[in-house]
Amino acid sequence: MDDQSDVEVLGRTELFRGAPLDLLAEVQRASFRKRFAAGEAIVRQGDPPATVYVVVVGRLRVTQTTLDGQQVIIRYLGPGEVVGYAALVDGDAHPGSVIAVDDCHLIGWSAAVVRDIMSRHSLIAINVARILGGRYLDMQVRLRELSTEKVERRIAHTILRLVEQAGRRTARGIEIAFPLSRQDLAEMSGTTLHTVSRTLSAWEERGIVDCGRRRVVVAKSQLLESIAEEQA
Amino acid sequence: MDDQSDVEVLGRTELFRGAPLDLLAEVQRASFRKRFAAGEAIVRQGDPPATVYVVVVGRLRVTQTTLDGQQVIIRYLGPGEVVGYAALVDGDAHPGSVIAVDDCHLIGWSAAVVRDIMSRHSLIAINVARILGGRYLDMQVRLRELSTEKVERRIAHTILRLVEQAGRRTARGIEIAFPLSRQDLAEMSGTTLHTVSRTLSAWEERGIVDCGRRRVVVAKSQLLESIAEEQA
DNA sequence: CGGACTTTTGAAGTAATTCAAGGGGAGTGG
DNA sequence: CCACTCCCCTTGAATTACTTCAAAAGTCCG
Repeated sequence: MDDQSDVEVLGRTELFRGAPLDLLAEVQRASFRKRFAAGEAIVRQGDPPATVYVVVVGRLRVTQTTLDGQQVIIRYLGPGEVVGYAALVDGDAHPGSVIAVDDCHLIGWSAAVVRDIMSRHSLIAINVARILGGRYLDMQVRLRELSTEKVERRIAHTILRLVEQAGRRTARGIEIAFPLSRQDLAEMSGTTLHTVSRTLSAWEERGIVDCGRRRVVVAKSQLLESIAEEQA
Repeated sequence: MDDQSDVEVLGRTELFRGAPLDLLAEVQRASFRKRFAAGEAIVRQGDPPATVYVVVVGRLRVTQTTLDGQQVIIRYLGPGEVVGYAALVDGDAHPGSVIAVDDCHLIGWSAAVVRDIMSRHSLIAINVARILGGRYLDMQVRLRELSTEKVERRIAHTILRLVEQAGRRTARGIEIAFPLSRQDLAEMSGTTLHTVSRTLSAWEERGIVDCGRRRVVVAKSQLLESIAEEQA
């Protein structure tokens, strides 16, 4: 809750990593805290980008919706990550929506403030470049998967990525640490919830995963990896 | 050929746009020119990124290849655009390969030089952020198309994007100004060359396009747009 | 003119979607 | 505490869009 701990938190975010203490303190003074309940929208697709956030606690889902209402999940965001990148590169509208999956705790700034800091401190601008380079790279990988792989492999890759990002050791295996429906998995893998459901059922029979309502636990990650890599 | 004209060219690239003349001159002094013939590789997937280029003349194709040899086209690059972004954000390997489609003329720097310039001039670092933000955004759109649209629409979108990027007015319509095979279109649209061929044949019958060996001319772009947008 | 790509087109096959219906958990309110 | 309702998930059957297989016809270049 106190300002000092915020400075520490900021120093560990992808946006302010490596910044000297006085800069972190300045950044902290210009910031505000904000909480969002599960299901609340932080950013709405098409809105002008006025605010930038970093995630302190919680998990967010970034989606893009088509004119006819179909959704695609662009990515999930967790602690330390930036929300609302469009404001950092003077985009004129948010390309997607951001929804809280959990109850979330964010730290925010007006876009102008962060842009001013970027132009006065190349380190921060470089951090932004690194962040966006990383996201671009992730998308290249997903695009390649979507273009070349059959659904089962794509679902496997999707789950392995989520495990990497938000896996939590439990007795039964590695659990994805936030609620995740079949529909969500479908929107990440480029398929339908029906196909995801069938695939998970088949895996469950082989003991590879252990699923429930909006819950996925990976019991045999090696087997899942081999599905993700298998040719054909 | 002379240094002065290079400075002007550099000032119009996405990387150095907005830089003051003295910086452009410094950048120019640290640069080297390089030509590549059509088909030559500028960057090979997996190589450590040691050099950054900007395109002066020509067109390049960025691809990613899977272990089993399937290719995906990530994007095309043209005049003013950056080649080898991984070197700008200290990636440890090029995520894709870059091949000259035309005969190309590039200006290059060692990665260390450009990174030094980025850290001394936040403007350049911000330009890099903007570039990568733009590419990230493009990928979001393509990912959404690939996940939600049927092939015909995807091919239409692909061609419209290419027209936007490299369209040239001709008597018969707008021509895509570089050689583009059915296979290339397939690798951009996430389908097979057979499906692309059939689709183009059908469009040719309706007078929408006029294609040849590695050549695509869009005669009725409005009709193509309506195909790209049609629901179903 | 030969030979290597590129493209076309038909036919068969299939992976995944769509359609359809029912079952089960979690939370709410009586 | 039980019943009700809303989601979310499952599973079968029918359909289809697209791929794969196969072969032949163009087209460009040396």
